[in-house]
Amino acid sequence: MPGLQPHQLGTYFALIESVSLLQHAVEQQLRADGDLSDIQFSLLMRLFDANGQLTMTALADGVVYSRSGLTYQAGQLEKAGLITRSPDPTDERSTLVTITEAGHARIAKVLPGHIEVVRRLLIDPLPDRDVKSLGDIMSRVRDHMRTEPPRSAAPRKRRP
Amino acid sequence: MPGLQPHQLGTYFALIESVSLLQHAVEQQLRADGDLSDIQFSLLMRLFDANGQLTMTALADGVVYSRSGLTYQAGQLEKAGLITRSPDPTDERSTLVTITEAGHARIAKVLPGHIEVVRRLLIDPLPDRDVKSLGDIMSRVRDHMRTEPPRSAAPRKRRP
DNA sequence: TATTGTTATACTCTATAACTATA
DNA sequence: TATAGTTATAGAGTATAACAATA
Repeated sequence: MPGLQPHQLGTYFALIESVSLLQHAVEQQLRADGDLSDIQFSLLMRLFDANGQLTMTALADGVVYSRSGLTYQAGQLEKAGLITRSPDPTDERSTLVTITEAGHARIAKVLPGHIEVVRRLLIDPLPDRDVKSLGDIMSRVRDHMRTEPPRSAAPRKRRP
Repeated sequence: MPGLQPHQLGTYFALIESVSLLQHAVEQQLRADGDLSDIQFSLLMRLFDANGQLTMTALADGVVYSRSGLTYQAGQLEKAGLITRSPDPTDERSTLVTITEAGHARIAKVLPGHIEVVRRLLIDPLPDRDVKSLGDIMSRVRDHMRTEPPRSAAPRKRRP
C-alpha cells in the first residue's frame, strides 16, 4: 500500500478492526438484552441525556442519516412504546420526541450489560494510563473531523 | 452512566464517534471513486494481499458474517467482473475465489483516494508519536478481543 | 458426522425524490 | 424561499434454515 508508512497503516487497521469487533459485541448484547439496534440505543441515550425531549432534527444531529432514516427509526421506537412524538408548540413545523417510562426502563435494562461489554473488551485490558491516552488522542481526532470542511459536500454523481 | 468512570466513558464515546466518522468518509470515497462498499473493498484487499486467491471460508475469516452473506457479496463481485469462483482441486467442497485483472484495476483506482482520506482524517492531525501510541494501544485491544472466549457463543434465544 | 457453500426467504435498514405545512 | 418532517418506493445488505455435495 503506497503512500502510507507501515506503522501508519498498522494504526489504521488496528483501529478499524478492533472497533468493528467492539461494535459487533455491543450490537449482540443490545439485541439480546433489550431487542434494540445500536442506533435505536443511541437515540434513546440522546433523549435520556437531553432530559427526555428533543426535536427530530436535534435528535438526528451527529447520528449521520437521512431525514427519512430518522423518521423510520422514530417510527420503530414509537411502535415499541419507547418514545412518543408530539407537535412542538414553539415551532409548528417541528416534532418533539419524548422518551417514555418504558423507554427509560429499556435503557435501565440494557445499560448494565452494555457497560459490562465495553469494560471487558476495551477498558479492562488496558492500563488506565492507556485508557486516558486513547481518550485524549481520539478526542482530538474527533474534534478535527468535526471542524473539517466536509470536502465532498457535493460528491461526484454517477452518470444520470 | 453508572459503573464506568467519566474518563473511561469519554474514551469509549470518542473512539466510537471518531471511527464512525472515519468509516463514513471512507464509504463515501469508495462508492464515489470505485462503486464499492467498504466490505467489497475489504474482500478485494484480502484477495490482493493473499496473492490473488483464497477459499470462501478463508476469505470470510475475520470479516464477521454469515456464510450466506459472503455468498451474496461474492455474487456481487463476480457479477461486476472483479473476481471469479472456481472449484478447489484440493478439496472439492471448497470454492476458490480469484481476483481478476479488473479487480486489480479497481483496487488501483480506489486506493489513492482511500489513502488520502485516511491520511487527512486520521494520520495528519496527529503527531507521529500519537499515531504510534494509538497503533500500539489498539493492537493490544484487538489481540485481546481475538483471544477472548466469545462469551456469548450461545447467545440467549428469544422465546421461540 | 462435520464441513463447504448455495438457495430461498423474510426482514431491517438506507437513500432519493416528491410532498405537505409552517417560518 | 427555506426548513421540518413524512411518505412512497426501490435497493442493499443480513440472517436463518433447509439443502446438496464432499471429507
